[in-house]
Amino acid sequence: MSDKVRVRYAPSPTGHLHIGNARTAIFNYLFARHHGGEFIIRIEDTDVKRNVAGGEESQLKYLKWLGVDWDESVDKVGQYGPYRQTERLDIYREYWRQLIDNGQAYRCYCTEEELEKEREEQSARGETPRYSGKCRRLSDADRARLEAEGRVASVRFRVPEGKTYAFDDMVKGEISFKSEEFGDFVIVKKDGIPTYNYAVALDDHLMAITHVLRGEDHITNTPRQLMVYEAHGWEPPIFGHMTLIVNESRKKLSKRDESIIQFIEQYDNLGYSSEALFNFITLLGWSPEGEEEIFTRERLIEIFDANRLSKSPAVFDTVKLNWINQHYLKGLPVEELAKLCFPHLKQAERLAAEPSEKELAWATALVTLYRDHLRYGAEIVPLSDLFFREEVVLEDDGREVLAEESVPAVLSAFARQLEAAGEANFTEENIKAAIKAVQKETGAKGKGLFMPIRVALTGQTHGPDLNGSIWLLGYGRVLKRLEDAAAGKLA
RNA sequence: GGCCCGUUGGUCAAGCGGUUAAGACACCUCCCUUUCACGGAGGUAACGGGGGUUCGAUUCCCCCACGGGUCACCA
Repeated sequence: MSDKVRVRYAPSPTGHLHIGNARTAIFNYLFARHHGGEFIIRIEDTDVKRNVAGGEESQLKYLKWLGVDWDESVDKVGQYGPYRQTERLDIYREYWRQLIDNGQAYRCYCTEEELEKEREEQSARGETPRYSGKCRRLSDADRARLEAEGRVASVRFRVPEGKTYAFDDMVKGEISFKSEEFGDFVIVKKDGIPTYNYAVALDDHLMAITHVLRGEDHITNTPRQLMVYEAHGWEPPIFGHMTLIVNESRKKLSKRDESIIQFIEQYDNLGYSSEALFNFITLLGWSPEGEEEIFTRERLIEIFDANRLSKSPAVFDTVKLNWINQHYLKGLPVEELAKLCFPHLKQAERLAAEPSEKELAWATALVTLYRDHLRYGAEIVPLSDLFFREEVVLEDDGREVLAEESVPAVLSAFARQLEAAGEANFTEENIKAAIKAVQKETGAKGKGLFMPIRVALTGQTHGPDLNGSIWLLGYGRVLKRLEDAAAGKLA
C-alpha cells in the first residue's frame, strides 16, 4: 500500500458511547495501528437538534477508557481540521455551490408536508417512496416566485440516470446498486447544514481517508456517497461494512433496548475491566486465526486482519463477556480489583465513604476472599451479602447439616478454642489452629468438622474459603453465632 | 413491498472442493477441594431446503425459505 492508511471514527454527539459504536471505533483503531496508519475522530454534529450537551466529551472519555487513542480530532488538531462538522460549513459551501453551478445539484422548495404527502401516496400505490424530482427543472422565475412566497430551499443532488454504482466491500465483496433506486437526495438542509451523506463524503475525501470501516447499516448510503465522489471528480476510499451487533432476538441493537447493557459507561460503572471489554468487543464479528481468545491491546494490533471480519451478525453474549471479564479480574492485583469493587460497597453502604485503615484492610480482605468468584466489581455486593446480615439465614440443606448429633459438641468446642485464644489473637492462622484443636478434641473431621462450622456461621453449605470467612465475620459475631447454633436457636 | 446483505452446535465462531467439521462460552460428568468457585480431564450438540457443476460439496452456481439492513431536510 503506497498511501498511508488513514481511517476514522465519526460519532454524532447524540449520546454516550454505545457498544456498537465502540466496536466500530476499535476496529478502525486496530486497523490503523496494525498498518502503521492514522486514526482520526471526526464529530458529525450536523443534526444540531439532536446534539446532546456533553455527548462529545463522553464519547471521547470512554474511548480513552477503553484504551483507544487517536492521532487527530477536536482535542488534537492536525492539518485536516477542523474536526467538528459544524465548524466546516464554509468549506462545504464552496463544494455544494459548485454542484449547483454545474447542474449536478439544484434547489428544492418542497415543504416537509408536501414531501410527506408524496411519500404516502407512493407507498399507497405500492411504490418505493422516492423524491419525484419536482424541483429539478425550475426556472429562475419559478425560483423567484417560490422564494417570494417565503419558501426556503434545500439543495438536492441530481442522481444520474442509468448508472450502476459498485464497490468492492472489504468484508462483503462486490456490491452494486442501480441509480434508479435512488431519488434525488438532499445534500444541504434548509438550515444550510449539509446532510450526513454529503458531509461524510466531502470530509472523508478532504481528510484523506483511505478506508471507511463502518456498520452494515451504511451499505445503502455508500452508492450515494459514491455519486458525490464522482460529481466532484474524486477517487472514493475503500469501504468495508461490518455486521451489526444484534440482541438475543437478532435485531439491531436499538439504544432503547433494555435486554442488554449497551453503553460503555455502564460497564465502567459496574466494575468491568476496560481491557476485558476491549478484548470482548474485538471478538464481536471478528475472529483471530488461532484458538486463543484472550489478547492484550498490543497483541490485537499485531494480529488484527480486516479480512477476518465476519459476514454475519453477532449476538451480544453477556455470559461470555462475563467469562472474559472474570478472567481479567483474576489477573488483577488486589488493589486494582478493590478499585472496581469498593465503589459498590460504598454505594451499598457497606463501606464508609472515607474508610479507616482498619475498614480498608477488612474490605480488601473481603475482595480477596471473592477474588475467583467475581465476574465484575458490582458483584461483590450480592456475593458478600452474608457478611452484612445480622441474622444467619439458614438454608434447607444447612438445616440438615446442623441436625447431626455431633454438631453441638463441635460448635461449642470451637467457641471455647476461640475464647481461650482471645479476641486479640483472632487471626486466620489461629482460626485454623482452633479448628485443628477441635478436630483433636471431638474426633470430628472432614465435612463433619467443617460443614457444621460453615453452616452455623453463614447458614449456607457453600461459600468462600472458611478461615477467611470466619475472620471477616469477626470475633464477636462468630462467637454469638456459634452459641446460637449450638443451642439450636437457628431458625 | 423494492433494493442490499446474511444463513456451520443454545451463543461466538474456524473452515476457503476430499477434515473423525477446530476452538471458546454455556450445559453435563468426573478429578482436585472441608463447601462453592477456581483449575484439570472428558462428554452432549452444527453445515436451513431443493436443484445443479464435479469423481467428490459445508465450501462453487441457481432457486426457495428464513433472518437482518435500508428506503428522512437522522446519522
